[in-house]
Amino acid sequence: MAVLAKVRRSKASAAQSAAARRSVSAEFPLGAAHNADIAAAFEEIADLLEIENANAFRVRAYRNAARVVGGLPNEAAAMLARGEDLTELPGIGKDLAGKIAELVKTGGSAVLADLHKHAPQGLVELLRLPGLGPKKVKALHDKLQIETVSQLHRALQDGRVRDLAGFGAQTEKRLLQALEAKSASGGRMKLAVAAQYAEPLAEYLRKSPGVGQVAVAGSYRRARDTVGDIDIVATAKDAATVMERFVSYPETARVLSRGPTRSTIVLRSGIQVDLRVVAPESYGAALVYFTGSKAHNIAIRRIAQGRGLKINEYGVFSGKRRLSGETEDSVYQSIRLPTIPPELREDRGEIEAAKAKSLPDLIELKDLRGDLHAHTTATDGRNSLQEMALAAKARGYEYVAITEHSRHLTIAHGLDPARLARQIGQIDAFNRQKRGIRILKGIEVDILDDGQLDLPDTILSRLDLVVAAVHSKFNLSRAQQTERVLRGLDNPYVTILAHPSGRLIGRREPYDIDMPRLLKRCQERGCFIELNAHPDRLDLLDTHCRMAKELGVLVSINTDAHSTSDFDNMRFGVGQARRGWLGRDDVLNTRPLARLLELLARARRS
DNA sequence: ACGCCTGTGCGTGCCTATCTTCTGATAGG
Repeated sequence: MAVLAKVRRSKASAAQSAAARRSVSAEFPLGAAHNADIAAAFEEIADLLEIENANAFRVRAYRNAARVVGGLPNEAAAMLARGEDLTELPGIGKDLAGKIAELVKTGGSAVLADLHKHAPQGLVELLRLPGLGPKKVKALHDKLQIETVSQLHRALQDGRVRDLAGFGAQTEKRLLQALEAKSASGGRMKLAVAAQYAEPLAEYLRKSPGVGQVAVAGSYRRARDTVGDIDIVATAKDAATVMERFVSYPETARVLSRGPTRSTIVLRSGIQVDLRVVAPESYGAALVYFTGSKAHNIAIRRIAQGRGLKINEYGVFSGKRRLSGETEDSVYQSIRLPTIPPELREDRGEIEAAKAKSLPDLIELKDLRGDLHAHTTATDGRNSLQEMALAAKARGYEYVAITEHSRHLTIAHGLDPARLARQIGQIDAFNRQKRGIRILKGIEVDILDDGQLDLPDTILSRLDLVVAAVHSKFNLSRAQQTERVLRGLDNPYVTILAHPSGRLIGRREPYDIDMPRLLKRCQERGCFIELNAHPDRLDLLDTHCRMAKELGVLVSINTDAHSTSDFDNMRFGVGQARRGWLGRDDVLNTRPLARLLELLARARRS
């Protein structure tokens, strides 16, 4: 909790009087850099410094700062505007705070511009190639004047690279392969896509003779919204058999490396998979190690150091003596910490919370009692009202809200007041049959360009809940977009703000909007915010979940189901909610029906 | 570059496997 605690403290002291003097609006200066922009700039500076062989600690300071700023629950720009002191953040001193201010003010950085004079931007892209680190990139640049990926490609084909000191025929071959693979795949995949590849592969390995445990670890296990590569941990008395089976997986395109305990393959789809095989007594330690995150691993290893112990992927050691390692619990126990759930292992305060015995009791799939966002064949869904309701019941739910699109979304055949009135009648009729599930009457109403809702209050007033959403004009300026949605929230019938950033992972960037301000308005207004569980969206971000929790704004985890099978996406939403530190009480749709109806009614009244 | 402690300096995130090439670079969490 270190980061948040510090932010809160500074808010309470210095910033409070500043905020009182300032008008509440314009929290985020127009054109300012977002946290992600700042983090990217710091990463680039670190990369270039590393190529220039700068002081390693300086490089680390930039990387650290990138991680801290990237994980902030508030925009650094807004914090500055409120007069907060950024040097209170861990790892941010006078210098880096100045550079953040510079990035916020000018959108650029003098240090970065200066570095580009000697080391052009293309070098950073070279660094991303597997097999190329700072030393080799520098050699390519110094000796062959290579600055871009295409120049490297040409040099490789001309055979100029293999003669450099430190390079050889093997390196040449691997780099050429890496360049091909780069155009083929590249980037991170959505969590749900990773699941499609990881689970069958894990199942395949479980059939290996003599294999014990098999688990998918890495960012997949931490439930990140996207996954870079797939990491698998297995136990076996005889690792060689499992390794052999792994590299001969039918979907294997290439074997990148193969050792007695670790191998890496690339699948035909371009996805990289690492397998680590250890003895059964090391399973827990290997799982901790391979689950990460790296920052979390370093943090717990430091704690061990402080106690004169050593943690590696084989166990926790005192000298040569192994104290633990068979289970994850035993590893954490050895350093006197409760087991930290994988979704929290990002070194974003979970270690401090564990020490203070204040880890959150995270929400689980079974805690959910309903889904508050679903569609039927009346608009763009694929199943009928009754099919959707019964499918929800089959998931053990007490209630499901049917929330069709409104008329403005013509492509989805959105409802006008007359058609919505007809559906209200159908739902009432269904509910009278007492089928063991309650359908809530709702709508996913468009927030129009000017902030008005797409349907009149006369019909909205007849519903149990109103989910409001943006489906058009994604490119408004930050100020306009924020204003538009705030105006939408002013309508007294709105109960939930749906997929609040509008992003589609890998396809559409989030629209530019002041999320902290939206959350604050939800708090004042007594309404709720959605965490859309669709694997293409996963929208609310984990950092914003955490902020909602701090503000006491309940989050509704909804699948936005367009078919009965879509209800299964709930697990992805729960994963993201857990990454956002949410417990059962922080989530709206864990409430039993009667309590939920009270909350919905209160949100409308206020 | 941070951060602590001091007094303008100094120490400073963990630990291991694999490959390629020759002692270390890169990658992995």
